[in-house]
Amino acid sequence: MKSPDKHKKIISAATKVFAKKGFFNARIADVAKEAKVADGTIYLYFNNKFDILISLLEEEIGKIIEHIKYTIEQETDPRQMLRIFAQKHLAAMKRNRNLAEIIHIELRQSDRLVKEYRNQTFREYLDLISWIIEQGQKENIYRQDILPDIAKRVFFGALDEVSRVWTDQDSPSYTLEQTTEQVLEIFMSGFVSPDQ
Amino acid sequence: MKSPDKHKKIISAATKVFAKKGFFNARIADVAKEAKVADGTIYLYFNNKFDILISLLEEEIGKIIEHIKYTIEQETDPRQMLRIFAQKHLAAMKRNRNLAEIIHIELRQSDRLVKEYRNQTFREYLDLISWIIEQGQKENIYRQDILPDIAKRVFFGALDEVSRVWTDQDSPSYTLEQTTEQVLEIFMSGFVSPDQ
DNA sequence: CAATTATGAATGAATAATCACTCATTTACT
DNA sequence: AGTAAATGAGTGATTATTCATTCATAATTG
Repeated sequence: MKSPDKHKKIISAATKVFAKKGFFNARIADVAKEAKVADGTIYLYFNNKFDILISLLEEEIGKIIEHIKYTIEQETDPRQMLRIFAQKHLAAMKRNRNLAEIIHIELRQSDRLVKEYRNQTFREYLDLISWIIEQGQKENIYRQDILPDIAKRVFFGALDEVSRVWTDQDSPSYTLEQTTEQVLEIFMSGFVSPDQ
Repeated sequence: MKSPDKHKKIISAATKVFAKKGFFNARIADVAKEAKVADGTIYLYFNNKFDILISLLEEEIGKIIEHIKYTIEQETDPRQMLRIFAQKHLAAMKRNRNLAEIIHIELRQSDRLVKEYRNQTFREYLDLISWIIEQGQKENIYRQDILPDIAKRVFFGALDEVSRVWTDQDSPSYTLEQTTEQVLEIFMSGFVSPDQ
Protein backbone atom coordinates (compact mmCIF):
# COMPACT_ATOMS: atom_id res chain seq x y z
CA MET A 1 0.00 0.00 0.00
CA LYS A 2 1.22 3.45 -0.82
CA SER A 3 2.13 5.14 2.40
CA PRO A 4 0.19 8.27 3.44
CA ASP A 5 3.32 9.26 5.28
CA LYS A 6 5.23 9.49 2.02
CA HIS A 7 2.49 11.61 0.46
CA LYS A 8 2.87 14.02 3.34
CA LYS A 9 6.63 14.03 3.08
CA ILE A 10 6.45 14.95 -0.60
CA ILE A 11 3.91 17.73 0.02
CA SER A 12 6.05 19.10 2.78
CA ALA A 13 9.20 18.94 0.67
CA ALA A 14 7.44 20.58 -2.26
CA THR A 15 6.22 23.39 -0.01
CA LYS A 16 9.76 24.11 0.98
CA VAL A 17 11.22 23.85 -2.51
CA PHE A 18 8.46 25.77 -4.31
CA ALA A 19 8.67 28.54 -1.74
CA LYS A 20 12.39 28.83 -2.21
CA LYS A 21 12.74 28.52 -5.96
CA GLY A 22 9.24 29.13 -7.26
CA PHE A 23 7.17 26.49 -8.97
CA PHE A 24 8.67 26.80 -12.43
CA ASN A 25 12.26 26.95 -11.29
CA ALA A 26 11.89 24.03 -8.94
CA ARG A 27 12.92 20.68 -10.35
CA ILE A 28 11.18 17.45 -9.52
CA ALA A 29 14.62 16.20 -8.60
CA ASP A 30 14.85 18.96 -5.98
CA VAL A 31 11.58 17.93 -4.42
CA ALA A 32 12.57 14.27 -4.50
CA LYS A 33 15.87 15.02 -2.85
CA GLU A 34 14.26 17.15 -0.14
CA ALA A 35 11.69 14.43 0.51
CA LYS A 36 14.42 11.80 0.45
CA VAL A 37 12.65 9.68 -2.14
CA ALA A 38 13.50 8.79 -5.72
CA ASP A 39 12.28 10.95 -8.57
CA GLY A 40 10.02 8.20 -9.77
CA THR A 41 8.37 7.73 -6.39
CA ILE A 42 6.76 11.12 -6.72
CA TYR A 43 4.80 9.85 -9.68
CA LEU A 44 3.32 7.09 -7.58
CA TYR A 45 1.68 9.76 -5.45
CA PHE A 46 1.02 12.57 -7.93
CA ASN A 47 0.10 12.68 -11.58
CA ASN A 48 2.55 15.41 -12.52
CA LYS A 49 4.44 18.38 -11.20
CA PHE A 50 1.40 20.58 -11.37
CA ASP A 51 -0.66 18.10 -9.41
CA ILE A 52 1.75 18.52 -6.51
CA LEU A 53 1.13 22.26 -6.44
CA ILE A 54 -2.63 21.92 -6.60
CA SER A 55 -2.70 19.20 -3.94
CA LEU A 56 -0.50 21.29 -1.72
CA LEU A 57 -2.75 24.32 -2.03
CA GLU A 58 -5.89 22.29 -1.58
CA GLU A 59 -4.74 20.48 1.51
CA GLU A 60 -2.92 23.27 3.30
CA ILE A 61 -5.11 26.26 2.48
CA GLY A 62 -8.18 24.12 2.92
CA LYS A 63 -7.18 23.46 6.51
CA ILE A 64 -6.74 27.15 7.25
CA ILE A 65 -10.03 28.15 5.67
CA GLU A 66 -11.92 25.46 7.53
CA HIS A 67 -10.40 26.54 10.82
CA ILE A 68 -11.29 30.19 10.30
CA LYS A 69 -14.80 29.35 9.17
CA TYR A 70 -15.36 27.15 12.18
CA THR A 71 -14.13 29.75 14.67
CA ILE A 72 -16.24 32.48 13.15
CA GLU A 73 -19.36 30.37 13.32
CA GLN A 74 -18.96 30.32 17.13
CA GLU A 75 -19.14 34.10 17.24
CA THR A 76 -22.14 36.43 17.06
CA ASP A 77 -20.71 39.95 17.05
CA PRO A 78 -19.77 40.98 13.48
CA ARG A 79 -16.97 43.20 14.81
CA GLN A 80 -15.47 40.20 16.59
CA MET A 81 -15.88 38.12 13.45
CA LEU A 82 -13.71 40.45 11.38
CA ARG A 83 -11.19 40.60 14.18
CA ILE A 84 -10.98 36.83 14.29
CA PHE A 85 -10.68 36.65 10.53
CA ALA A 86 -7.76 39.05 10.49
CA GLN A 87 -6.10 37.46 13.49
CA LYS A 88 -6.33 33.92 12.19
CA HIS A 89 -5.30 34.83 8.67
CA LEU A 90 -2.24 36.79 9.73
CA ALA A 91 -1.28 34.20 12.33
CA ALA A 92 -1.49 31.41 9.77
CA MET A 93 0.63 33.35 7.31
CA LYS A 94 3.22 34.10 9.93
CA ARG A 95 3.33 30.57 11.24
CA ASN A 96 3.76 28.91 7.88
CA ARG A 97 6.09 31.12 5.89
CA ASN A 98 6.66 28.69 3.10
CA LEU A 99 2.97 28.27 2.51
CA ALA A 100 2.52 32.03 2.72
CA GLU A 101 5.16 32.49 0.08
CA ILE A 102 3.38 30.03 -2.17
CA ILE A 103 0.04 31.74 -1.63
CA HIS A 104 1.55 35.11 -2.40
CA ILE A 105 3.24 33.87 -5.53
CA GLU A 106 1.99 30.69 -7.02
CA LEU A 107 -1.67 31.35 -6.43
CA ARG A 108 -1.27 34.12 -8.93
CA GLN A 109 0.04 32.07 -11.80
CA SER A 110 -1.77 32.89 -14.99
CA ASP A 111 -2.08 29.20 -15.65
CA ARG A 112 -5.67 28.32 -16.33
CA LEU A 113 -5.75 25.53 -13.75
CA VAL A 114 -4.35 27.68 -10.96
CA LYS A 115 -6.73 30.45 -11.89
CA GLU A 116 -9.66 28.12 -11.71
CA TYR A 117 -8.46 26.83 -8.39
CA ARG A 118 -7.91 30.30 -7.03
CA ASN A 119 -11.28 31.48 -8.22
CA GLN A 120 -13.02 28.56 -6.63
CA THR A 121 -11.20 28.54 -3.29
CA PHE A 122 -11.04 32.27 -2.87
CA ARG A 123 -14.61 32.88 -3.79
CA GLU A 124 -15.44 30.92 -0.68
CA TYR A 125 -12.92 32.81 1.43
CA LEU A 126 -13.85 36.25 0.12
CA ASP A 127 -17.53 35.49 0.45
CA LEU A 128 -17.02 34.73 4.11
CA ILE A 129 -15.87 38.33 4.50
CA SER A 130 -18.82 39.79 2.63
CA TRP A 131 -21.16 37.58 4.64
CA ILE A 132 -19.75 38.99 7.87
CA ILE A 133 -20.25 42.52 6.61
CA GLU A 134 -23.82 41.77 5.61
CA GLN A 135 -24.51 40.42 9.09
CA GLY A 136 -23.12 43.63 10.54
CA GLN A 137 -25.28 45.72 8.24
CA LYS A 138 -28.40 43.85 9.31
CA GLU A 139 -27.63 44.73 12.91
CA ASN A 140 -26.74 48.27 11.86
CA ILE A 141 -23.26 47.87 13.26
CA TYR A 142 -21.62 48.29 9.86
CA ARG A 143 -22.51 51.18 7.58
CA GLN A 144 -25.29 50.55 5.09
CA ASP A 145 -23.49 52.31 2.25
CA ILE A 146 -20.61 49.84 2.21
CA LEU A 147 -20.86 47.44 -0.74
CA PRO A 148 -19.89 44.02 0.66
CA ASP A 149 -18.64 42.78 -2.71
CA ILE A 150 -16.07 45.53 -2.90
CA ALA A 151 -15.32 45.61 0.80
CA LYS A 152 -14.41 41.91 0.83
CA ARG A 153 -11.64 42.50 -1.70
CA VAL A 154 -10.43 45.59 0.11
CA PHE A 155 -10.19 43.66 3.36
CA PHE A 156 -8.59 40.54 1.92
CA GLY A 157 -6.12 42.50 -0.20
CA ALA A 158 -5.02 44.44 2.84
CA LEU A 159 -4.41 41.31 4.89
CA ASP A 160 -2.59 39.64 2.03
CA GLU A 161 -0.21 42.52 1.48
CA VAL A 162 0.36 43.10 5.18
CA SER A 163 1.23 39.45 5.68
CA ARG A 164 4.02 39.89 3.16
CA VAL A 165 6.22 41.55 5.81
CA TRP A 166 6.85 38.13 7.27
CA THR A 167 8.07 36.64 4.05
CA ASP A 168 9.82 39.68 2.61
CA GLN A 169 11.58 41.17 5.58
CA ASP A 170 14.16 39.58 7.80
CA SER A 171 13.18 41.42 10.93
CA PRO A 172 9.69 42.87 10.73
CA SER A 173 9.29 46.01 12.77
CA TYR A 174 5.91 45.17 14.26
CA THR A 175 4.52 42.20 16.11
CA LEU A 176 1.63 40.10 14.94
CA GLU A 177 -0.58 41.64 17.61
CA GLN A 178 0.31 45.22 16.77
CA THR A 179 -0.25 44.56 13.10
CA THR A 180 -3.63 42.92 13.61
CA GLU A 181 -4.65 45.77 15.89
CA GLN A 182 -3.68 48.39 13.29
CA VAL A 183 -5.50 46.66 10.46
CA LEU A 184 -8.61 46.34 12.57
CA GLU A 185 -8.46 49.94 13.72
CA ILE A 186 -8.18 51.13 10.13
CA PHE A 187 -11.08 49.04 8.92
CA MET A 188 -13.31 49.77 11.87
CA SER A 189 -12.83 53.52 12.12
CA GLY A 190 -10.77 54.70 9.13
CA PHE A 191 -7.85 57.07 8.79
CA VAL A 192 -9.60 60.32 9.59
CA SER A 193 -9.39 61.85 13.08
CA PRO A 194 -12.67 61.76 14.99
CA ASP A 195 -12.37 65.46 15.75
CA GLN A 196 -12.33 66.38 12.09
CA MET B 1 20.71 52.07 -36.24
CA LYS B 2 18.51 49.85 -34.16
CA SER B 3 15.01 51.22 -34.31
CA PRO B 4 13.38 52.48 -31.11
CA ASP B 5 10.13 51.59 -32.75
CA LYS B 6 11.08 47.90 -32.80
CA HIS B 7 12.03 48.06 -29.11
CA LYS B 8 8.56 49.34 -28.38
CA LYS B 9 6.92 46.74 -30.57
CA ILE B 10 8.70 43.95 -28.71
CA ILE B 11 7.81 45.36 -25.29
CA SER B 12 4.23 45.70 -26.34
CA ALA B 13 4.12 42.17 -27.75
CA ALA B 14 5.75 40.79 -24.62
CA THR B 15 3.20 42.54 -22.45
CA LYS B 16 0.43 40.83 -24.35
CA VAL B 17 2.06 37.40 -24.38
CA PHE B 18 3.30 37.41 -20.77
CA ALA B 19 -0.13 38.53 -19.59
CA LYS B 20 -1.81 35.74 -21.46
CA LYS B 21 0.53 32.82 -20.79
CA GLY B 22 2.64 33.94 -17.87
CA PHE B 23 6.33 34.67 -18.09
CA PHE B 24 7.60 31.10 -17.75
CA ASN B 25 5.08 29.57 -20.11
CA ALA B 26 5.63 32.22 -22.74
CA ARG B 27 8.07 31.29 -25.47
CA ILE B 28 10.40 33.76 -27.10
CA ALA B 29 8.97 32.52 -30.38
CA ASP B 30 5.51 33.67 -29.20
CA VAL B 31 6.77 37.14 -28.45
CA ALA B 32 8.62 37.30 -31.77
CA LYS B 33 5.54 36.22 -33.66
CA GLU B 34 3.31 38.72 -31.87
CA ALA B 35 5.84 41.49 -32.56
CA LYS B 36 6.20 40.32 -36.15
CA VAL B 37 9.97 40.05 -35.94
CA ALA B 38 12.34 37.09 -36.06
CA ASP B 39 13.37 35.30 -32.88
CA GLY B 40 16.92 36.54 -33.31
CA THR B 41 15.88 40.17 -33.62
CA ILE B 42 14.71 40.14 -30.02
CA TYR B 43 18.29 39.51 -28.95
CA LEU B 44 19.43 42.64 -30.76
CA TYR B 45 17.26 44.64 -28.37
CA PHE B 46 17.34 42.61 -25.17
CA ASN B 47 19.98 40.50 -23.45
CA ASN B 48 17.67 37.62 -22.59
CA LYS B 49 14.09 36.70 -21.85
CA PHE B 50 14.31 38.04 -18.35
CA ASP B 51 15.61 41.36 -19.56
CA ILE B 52 12.40 41.79 -21.54
CA LEU B 53 10.31 41.39 -18.39
CA ILE B 54 12.40 43.79 -16.34
CA SER B 55 12.51 46.40 -19.11
CA LEU B 56 8.78 46.09 -19.55
CA LEU B 57 8.12 46.63 -15.86
CA GLU B 58 10.62 49.44 -15.58
CA GLU B 59 9.28 51.38 -18.51
CA GLU B 60 5.57 50.85 -18.03
CA ILE B 61 5.27 50.94 -14.24
CA GLY B 62 7.79 53.72 -14.09
CA LYS B 63 5.51 55.88 -16.20
CA ILE B 64 2.54 55.28 -13.93
CA ILE B 65 4.47 55.98 -10.74
CA GLU B 66 5.91 59.19 -12.11
CA HIS B 67 2.49 60.37 -13.17
CA ILE B 68 0.92 59.69 -9.78
CA LYS B 69 3.81 61.31 -7.93
CA TYR B 70 3.62 64.38 -10.08
CA THR B 71 -0.13 64.81 -9.65
CA ILE B 72 0.06 64.39 -5.89
CA GLU B 73 2.77 66.98 -5.59
CA GLN B 74 0.28 69.53 -6.98
CA GLU B 75 -2.09 68.83 -4.10
CA THR B 76 -2.05 70.06 -0.51
CA ASP B 77 -4.97 68.31 1.21
CA PRO B 78 -3.89 64.83 2.43
CA ARG B 79 -7.42 63.51 1.96
CA GLN B 80 -7.32 64.57 -1.67
CA MET B 81 -3.88 63.03 -2.02
CA LEU B 82 -5.11 59.59 -1.03
CA ARG B 83 -8.12 60.01 -3.29
CA ILE B 84 -5.89 60.84 -6.21
CA PHE B 85 -3.61 57.92 -5.45
CA ALA B 86 -6.49 55.47 -5.45
CA GLN B 87 -8.11 57.00 -8.50
CA LYS B 88 -4.97 57.03 -10.59
CA HIS B 89 -3.87 53.59 -9.53
CA LEU B 90 -7.20 51.94 -10.26
CA ALA B 91 -7.60 53.85 -13.51
CA ALA B 92 -4.16 52.78 -14.69
CA MET B 93 -4.86 49.15 -13.84
CA LYS B 94 -8.19 49.25 -15.62
CA ARG B 95 -6.80 50.98 -18.68
CA ASN B 96 -3.88 48.64 -19.17
CA ARG B 97 -5.19 45.19 -18.37
CA ASN B 98 -2.21 43.31 -19.71
CA LEU B 99 0.18 45.29 -17.59
CA ALA B 100 -2.12 44.84 -14.61
CA GLU B 101 -2.08 41.10 -15.14
CA ILE B 102 1.71 41.13 -15.21
CA ILE B 103 1.90 43.21 -12.04
CA HIS B 104 -0.56 40.92 -10.29
CA ILE B 105 1.22 37.77 -11.34
CA GLU B 106 4.77 38.10 -12.52
CA LEU B 107 5.85 40.73 -10.06
CA ARG B 108 5.31 38.11 -7.38
CA GLN B 109 7.63 35.49 -8.76
CA SER B 110 9.90 34.13 -6.09
CA ASP B 111 12.79 34.63 -8.44
CA ARG B 112 15.43 36.61 -6.62
CA LEU B 113 15.81 39.19 -9.38
CA VAL B 114 12.09 39.86 -9.62
CA LYS B 115 11.86 40.13 -5.86
CA GLU B 116 14.65 42.63 -5.75
CA TYR B 117 12.99 44.59 -8.46
CA ARG B 118 9.64 44.55 -6.71
CA ASN B 119 11.14 45.57 -3.41
CA GLN B 120 13.00 48.41 -5.00
CA THR B 121 10.17 49.73 -7.17
CA PHE B 122 7.43 49.29 -4.66
CA ARG B 123 9.30 50.72 -1.73
CA GLU B 124 9.07 54.03 -3.56
CA TYR B 125 5.40 53.55 -4.26
CA LEU B 126 4.50 52.38 -0.76
CA ASP B 127 6.53 55.14 0.81
CA LEU B 128 4.54 57.69 -1.11
CA ILE B 129 1.47 56.39 0.71
CA SER B 130 3.07 56.55 4.15
CA TRP B 131 4.36 60.04 3.36
CA ILE B 132 0.80 61.17 2.60
CA ILE B 133 -0.43 59.73 5.87
CA GLU B 134 2.34 61.45 7.80
CA GLN B 135 1.39 64.75 6.22
CA GLY B 136 -2.19 64.17 7.30
CA GLN B 137 -1.09 63.36 10.82
CA LYS B 138 0.90 66.58 11.06
CA GLU B 139 -2.24 68.53 10.18
CA ASN B 140 -4.25 66.35 12.56
CA ILE B 141 -6.48 65.25 9.70
CA TYR B 142 -5.45 61.62 10.00
CA ARG B 143 -5.47 59.84 13.34
CA GLN B 144 -2.23 59.92 15.31
CA ASP B 145 -2.46 56.28 16.34
CA ILE B 146 -2.21 54.99 12.76
CA LEU B 147 1.23 53.56 12.01
CA PRO B 148 2.10 54.80 8.51
CA ASP B 149 4.37 51.81 7.82
CA ILE B 150 1.52 49.38 8.32
CA ALA B 151 -1.15 51.62 6.83
CA LYS B 152 0.74 51.93 3.56
CA ARG B 153 0.62 48.20 3.03
CA VAL B 154 -3.01 48.01 4.03
CA PHE B 155 -3.91 50.70 1.52
CA PHE B 156 -1.79 49.40 -1.33
CA GLY B 157 -2.89 45.80 -0.80
CA ALA B 158 -6.50 46.85 -0.91
CA LEU B 159 -6.06 48.72 -4.18
CA ASP B 160 -4.09 45.89 -5.69
CA GLU B 161 -6.69 43.27 -4.89
CA VAL B 162 -9.60 45.47 -5.86
CA SER B 163 -8.02 46.17 -9.23
CA ARG B 164 -8.06 42.45 -9.88
CA VAL B 165 -11.77 42.59 -10.70
CA TRP B 166 -10.85 44.02 -14.06
CA THR B 167 -8.54 41.19 -14.97
CA ASP B 168 -10.36 38.32 -13.28
CA GLN B 169 -13.96 38.97 -14.10
CA ASP B 170 -15.53 39.27 -17.49
CA SER B 171 -18.13 41.79 -16.49
CA PRO B 172 -17.28 43.61 -13.29
CA SER B 173 -20.35 44.69 -11.41
CA TYR B 174 -19.13 48.12 -10.40
CA THR B 175 -17.72 51.08 -12.27
CA LEU B 176 -14.30 52.55 -11.71
CA GLU B 177 -15.87 55.56 -10.01
CA GLN B 178 -18.04 53.51 -7.67
CA THR B 179 -15.11 51.32 -6.76
CA THR B 180 -12.79 54.24 -6.05
CA GLU B 181 -15.51 55.87 -3.98
CA GLN B 182 -16.05 52.74 -1.89
CA VAL B 183 -12.35 52.21 -1.23
CA LEU B 184 -11.97 55.82 -0.18
CA GLU B 185 -15.04 55.70 2.06
CA ILE B 186 -13.74 52.60 3.79
CA PHE B 187 -10.30 54.05 4.39
CA MET B 188 -11.51 57.48 5.43
CA SER B 189 -14.26 56.44 7.81
CA GLY B 190 -14.18 52.68 8.29
CA PHE B 191 -16.85 50.00 8.35
CA VAL B 192 -18.58 50.94 11.58
CA SER B 193 -21.78 53.00 11.57
CA PRO B 194 -21.33 56.51 12.97
CA ASP B 195 -24.31 55.98 15.26
CA GLN B 196 -22.65 53.03 16.97
C1' DC C 1 8.08 -23.85 10.27
C1' DA C 2 10.99 -23.41 6.44
C1' DA C 3 11.11 -22.88 1.79
C1' DT C 4 9.06 -20.94 -2.22
C1' DT C 5 6.52 -17.76 -4.69
C1' DA C 6 4.05 -13.48 -5.43
C1' DT C 7 3.42 -8.61 -4.74
C1' DG C 8 3.96 -3.90 -5.51
C1' DA C 9 6.52 0.04 -3.64
C1' DA C 10 10.62 2.19 -4.71
C1' DT C 11 14.36 3.21 -7.64
C1' DG C 12 17.10 6.04 -10.95
C1' DA C 13 19.02 5.71 -15.57
C1' DA C 14 17.22 6.56 -20.00
C1' DT C 15 14.10 9.04 -22.97
C1' DA C 16 11.91 12.45 -25.36
C1' DA C 17 10.32 16.92 -25.70
C1' DT C 18 10.96 21.67 -25.10
C1' DC C 19 12.97 26.20 -25.94
C1' DA C 20 16.37 29.92 -25.02
C1' DC C 21 19.84 31.46 -27.53
C1' DT C 22 23.46 31.56 -31.55
C1' DC C 23 25.30 32.58 -35.89
C1' DA C 24 25.87 32.02 -40.88
C1' DT C 25 23.39 34.16 -44.23
C1' DT C 26 20.33 37.53 -46.38
C1' DT C 27 18.19 41.98 -46.82
C1' DA C 28 17.95 47.03 -46.53
C1' DC C 29 19.94 51.30 -46.53
C1' DT C 30 23.29 55.19 -47.55
C1' DA D 1 30.14 48.84 -52.36
C1' DG D 2 30.00 48.63 -47.58
C1' DT D 3 27.77 48.70 -43.27
C1' DA D 4 24.10 47.85 -40.18
C1' DA D 5 20.00 45.32 -39.20
C1' DA D 6 17.23 41.37 -39.58
C1' DT D 7 16.41 36.60 -40.30
C1' DG D 8 15.21 31.80 -38.74
C1' DA D 9 17.06 27.11 -38.91
C1' DG D 10 19.90 24.75 -35.93
C1' DT D 11 22.14 23.61 -31.44
C1' DG D 12 22.70 22.22 -26.94
C1' DA D 13 21.22 22.27 -22.42
C1' DT D 14 17.65 21.32 -19.46
C1' DT D 15 14.18 18.47 -17.18
C1' DA D 16 9.52 16.23 -16.74
C1' DT D 17 8.24 11.78 -17.20
C1' DT D 18 8.74 6.76 -18.06
C1' DC D 19 9.67 2.04 -17.18
C1' DA D 20 12.65 -2.06 -16.62
C1' DT D 21 14.55 -3.65 -12.64
C1' DT D 22 15.34 -4.41 -7.60
C1' DC D 23 14.11 -6.03 -3.20
C1' DA D 24 11.72 -6.16 1.17
C1' DT D 25 7.73 -8.08 2.78
C1' DA D 26 3.61 -10.99 2.61
C1' DA D 27 1.15 -15.00 1.19
C1' DT D 28 1.20 -19.81 0.05
C1' DT D 29 2.65 -24.38 0.24
C1' DG D 30 4.23 -29.00 1.83
